Amino acid sequence: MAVTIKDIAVEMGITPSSVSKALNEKSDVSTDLKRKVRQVAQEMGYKKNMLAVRLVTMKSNTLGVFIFSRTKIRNSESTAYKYLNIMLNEAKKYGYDIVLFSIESSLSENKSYIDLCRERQVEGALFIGFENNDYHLEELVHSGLPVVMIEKNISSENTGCVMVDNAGGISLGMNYLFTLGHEKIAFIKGHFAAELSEIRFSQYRKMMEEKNIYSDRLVFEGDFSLESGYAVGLRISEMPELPDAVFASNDLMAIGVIRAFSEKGIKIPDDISLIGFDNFEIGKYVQPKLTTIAQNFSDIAESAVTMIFNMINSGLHGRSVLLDPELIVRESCAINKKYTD
Amino acid sequence: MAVTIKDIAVEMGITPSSVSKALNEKSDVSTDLKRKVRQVAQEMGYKKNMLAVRLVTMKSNTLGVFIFSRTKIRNSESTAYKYLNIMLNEAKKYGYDIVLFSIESSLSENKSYIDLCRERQVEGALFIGFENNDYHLEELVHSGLPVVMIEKNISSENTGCVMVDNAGGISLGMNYLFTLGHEKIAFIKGHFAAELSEIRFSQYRKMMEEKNIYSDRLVFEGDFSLESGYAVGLRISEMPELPDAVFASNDLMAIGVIRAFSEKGIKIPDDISLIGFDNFEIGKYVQPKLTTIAQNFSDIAESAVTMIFNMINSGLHGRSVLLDPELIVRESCAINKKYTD
DNA sequence: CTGTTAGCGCTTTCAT
DNA sequence: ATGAAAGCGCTAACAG
Repeated sequence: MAVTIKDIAVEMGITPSSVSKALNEKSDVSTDLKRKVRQVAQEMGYKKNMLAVRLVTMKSNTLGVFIFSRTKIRNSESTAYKYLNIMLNEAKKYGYDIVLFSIESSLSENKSYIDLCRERQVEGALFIGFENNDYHLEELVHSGLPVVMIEKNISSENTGCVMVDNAGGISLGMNYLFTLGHEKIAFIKGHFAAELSEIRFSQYRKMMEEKNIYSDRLVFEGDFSLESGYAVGLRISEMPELPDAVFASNDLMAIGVIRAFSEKGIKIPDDISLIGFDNFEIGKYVQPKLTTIAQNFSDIAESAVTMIFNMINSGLHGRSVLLDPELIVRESCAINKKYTD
Repeated sequence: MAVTIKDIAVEMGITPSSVSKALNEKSDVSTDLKRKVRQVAQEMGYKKNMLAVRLVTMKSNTLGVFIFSRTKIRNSESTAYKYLNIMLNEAKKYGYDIVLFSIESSLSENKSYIDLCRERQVEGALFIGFENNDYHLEELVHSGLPVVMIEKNISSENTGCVMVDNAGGISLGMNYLFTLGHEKIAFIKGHFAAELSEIRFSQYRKMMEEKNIYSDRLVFEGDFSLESGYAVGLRISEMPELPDAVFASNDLMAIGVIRAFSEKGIKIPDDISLIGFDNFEIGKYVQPKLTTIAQNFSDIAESAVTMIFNMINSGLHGRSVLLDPELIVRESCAINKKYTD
């Protein structure tokens, strides 16, 4: 049996409440008693039982974070950890614990996310990789529980969202490609279940349509994985006429394309330009170095945690914050040769 | 205020204890009452308060997982998530929650890991990326708390460990290299604070010494990062005479080497062979495809969770389990040309 | 300053 | 089959 404040109270011949007060540095207890209690507690190996504390104070000091590990959305596997790590450190600053929930499939879950939160008394929930068409969304929005999502735009009274300005990121890349003289720009979509796939694609489509150069035959389905990028790269390499450039929805797929083109003897950026999205570190090590759109994962996670604590403490309603992306020019894009002719 | 069993008891004109029993499907309560209670609970939006349950039952149903996010050990950032994800899903099968602790630096932490565990009443702790010289180790070993570590060989009454057979993995790679006729084999060490760095290096050294071909000038310091691999690659490229092969302690560093060699016009595997360790998916997409030693991250994490539940439930003492690595032959190694001459 | 009392929400003997 | 009572470990008024 673990030692309790009661144990140390009998040991010292005082009462549990005095021990509690002393240990909690309350002002209405003598410095001397505090010192003694601390010492005895130390000697007896006392450790506070947070379960009891949290029950009595009605405050769990806990955040729930949900990560969606469906293998389908491959990308999340790589990015979720970047977010998680920062969240953890931020939460620690506030003295909060993080309990992790992994969701394999929204359909197979009997427990709703809200139920999980309520049972654990979490004060707020962070979501990484929420899928389109997850029928639990409605429930979250009306739950009253502070919720902030990453990579899923949703704002209501109690829900907020933070992500990179995906449309802005695509604009950055597209304008750069246009400046280089590219017009036949292929696009590789991300996984259909991720909202940002649609956002990125829509912006691409809009910008192509504005120039009257949009064509369905330039868009390819991907799922954020290296493998899907590779598969698309192979298909592109077999097109009767190569596009001027390809915009991959993320770096991983772009790297798959590099592999495919390399096997087919297509030179990047001489024969075709390539741009990714995410700015994964690996992009600096592939050949050629990948030009990409950077999103700051740390900033996103940090903002998310800040937002949720604002909601918890100040009751602010959820907002939707978009962080600025940045164009990282490396070596995978070049001026369109047809243009210079 | 959330609805409690007391609320539903008054609502139904029965007592809290009956509600509790009904909700918990105890045998000494009528099927009819169970049905009714369930329905009322449902209607009133009752959610069990796990804090209270856990306090009264003296069972937290919680596992703690510690991840060490010191930026120094870059590799852990990439591998930790692979482990974490599996742990999460495994723990869920047992009905356990996972609370996450991130450790930035063992020195700056005032709270010991054990204190964190005791306070949260966790039933067992999983460690990912434990560093050498972490002075909390001793305390863990004598804590009596079930602990299992990944990537850190430690076994005592209450501590266990699971990792890939790192020495065996190095043997696999070295023998392969020897078979190919390589003798001047350079080695890039991993981060010094990771135990497996030492294990991998020792085995390399041992095998080189057995052939009397060990030389300090063939070993380079790395830290598991792409960047450090790149830096070492550059240094190797400037050696008066190129080694026959280089064995990088992990894939990330190997990829850094590929980049460096590519810049210096050194052809892999024609001019020099290269082998990594980990079998990251990216290895299939770099040029040339990376030959490597595979470790199964899922199996490791799964074994770790299984082990900790065995310790929790059956009081088994900690064991040290080593999983088999596998040689994955791709394209980065070739027969030594000097050998064929 | 220290002690007394009550109770957080739940489970669990033990009665009835 | 249901109820009464006690208590998990702790904090928080309120007294003294």
